[in-house]
Amino acid sequence: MARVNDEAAAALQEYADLFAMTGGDAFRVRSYQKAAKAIAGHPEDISGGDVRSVPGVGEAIAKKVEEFLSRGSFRQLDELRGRVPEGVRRMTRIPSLGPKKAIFLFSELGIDSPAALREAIGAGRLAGVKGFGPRTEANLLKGIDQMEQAGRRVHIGIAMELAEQVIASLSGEGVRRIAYAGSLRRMKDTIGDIDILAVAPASLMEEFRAMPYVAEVIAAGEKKTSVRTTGGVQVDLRLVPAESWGAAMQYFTGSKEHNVRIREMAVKKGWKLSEYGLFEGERVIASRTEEEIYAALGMPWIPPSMREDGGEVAAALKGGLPEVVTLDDLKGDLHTHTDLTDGIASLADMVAAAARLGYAYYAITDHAPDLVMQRMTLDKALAQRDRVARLQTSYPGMRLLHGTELNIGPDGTVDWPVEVLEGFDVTVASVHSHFNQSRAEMTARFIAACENPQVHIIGHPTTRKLGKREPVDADWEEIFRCAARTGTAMEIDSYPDRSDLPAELVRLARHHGVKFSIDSDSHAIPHLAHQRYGVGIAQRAWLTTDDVINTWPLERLLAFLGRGDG
DNA sequence: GCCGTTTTCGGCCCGACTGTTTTCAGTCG
Repeated sequence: MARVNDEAAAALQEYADLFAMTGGDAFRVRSYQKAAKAIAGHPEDISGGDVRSVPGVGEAIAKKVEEFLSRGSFRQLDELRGRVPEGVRRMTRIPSLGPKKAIFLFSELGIDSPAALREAIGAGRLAGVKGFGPRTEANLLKGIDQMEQAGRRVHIGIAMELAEQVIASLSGEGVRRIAYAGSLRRMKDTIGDIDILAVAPASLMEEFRAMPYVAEVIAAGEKKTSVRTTGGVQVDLRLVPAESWGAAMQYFTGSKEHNVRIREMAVKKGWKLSEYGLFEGERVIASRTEEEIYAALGMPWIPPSMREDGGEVAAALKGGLPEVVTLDDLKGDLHTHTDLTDGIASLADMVAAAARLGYAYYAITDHAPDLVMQRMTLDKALAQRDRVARLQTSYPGMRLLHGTELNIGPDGTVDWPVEVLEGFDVTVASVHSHFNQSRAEMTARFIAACENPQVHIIGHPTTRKLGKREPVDADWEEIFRCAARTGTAMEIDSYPDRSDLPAELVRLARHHGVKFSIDSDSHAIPHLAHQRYGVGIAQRAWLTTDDVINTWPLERLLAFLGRGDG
């Protein structure tokens, strides 16, 4: 993955934030943000080529990026970091608190962190301050709580890329096995810390501690080393004996509840299960592979994503473990964007990248006009449809679907009249505004959208953004019953900071007979690869290919969409 | 700071909501 790109983009984004806070010109702020987004979404590694070739990067930003690549920062960034404390920047992550208010609180009242802000509110120091009434105070307190509750957990996209980076950095001579375990292997949507197991010489620990991504060594023992990375995430590296690899992977993958269930079974047979193996007294029954351990206990191997003590052990014992959907099962992606709206890659480039994934079909679903900032018009959509049709001739093996991502208005209606909507091959309808409606209003809104025969898929249904925005409040049971009745699919949005629907709601929806679409919601070429996270959610909810419309052959999909002419 | 079928300057995705205000600034998508 494009780690260097992400790091450079993060530095530019931070610079944009600092520049905005220190009163910098708003258009220049946008230039930095735009460049950051473009670099993060650029398919090629910027350290290999000329960063000026990235759209939105000109002379000045290229210089900054080049300096960043050579020494991990750039002069202007250092300077602004010196002027704005880190805690003040963190304050802007509090919902409803932007750069203006944060810098005001800092410069006028000396408030320099979310904790200091909470204290100031508690002490009544904001009373009577212009622009900060009682409601604002209450919202800020709520926002701080929300932020602290998210704690140091990160979403799976960050954790996975970090784990892969760590593993790549340690996979040298003498390392016989190395893999991540824990909640990351179980594909949870948020991760507290990363567990990595290795069969390797003891010297690996030393190498690990010396890695550039290590900010602090928390513990350094013979078998386990814990560090905090520069990104703030804790990573534990454990050395395990080669003959215990399977047992260690099983033990450290968890979940705790799943392992308790498994160990109980071992105890009932008079055995003992630990991270070193399954034992009868001193005799090893199984330890080298997870498969052997599960087999000894009378079960097939259980996919890590199902190990939550949610009935998987009983199902496995009965031989009734469902065959959950895998990444290879996906035949297409039904929610993606291009630079016609807020994507950064062209239609041709996105389609070419999709074709490389071997998809049988691929939908382009740019935003619709009610999201005004996207500047979509009917003319633009129809012109895009022509371009899609022309492009189709170059991809005989992959059916291009011209779709759109509609906006579900406060009353449940969507953009464009029926005759326009009928012209799309597929529609995804999503909530992008009015997140604070009452539960009853929100429920009615979704139900109206599901009952609209022109709506095929409800996009990122809860609209949550992990660590940033709470899910909307709605009666999901009611909505799922409706969606099952109307044949409206619920999306599993694979974009890792959304991970939406979450697995618990997918389970509930499945119980009511709802179908799903696992979509990347890509805004750039690298995002297409996020589908693995959506598949993880689907597995955690025990979905099979029958539940997921974009694992189906084209004909069956088109019939589901009511576009069944082939 | 970037960009150019308005081309080297003058534009730059726009509108709604919130909480405060008494006419609007800040934040968000």
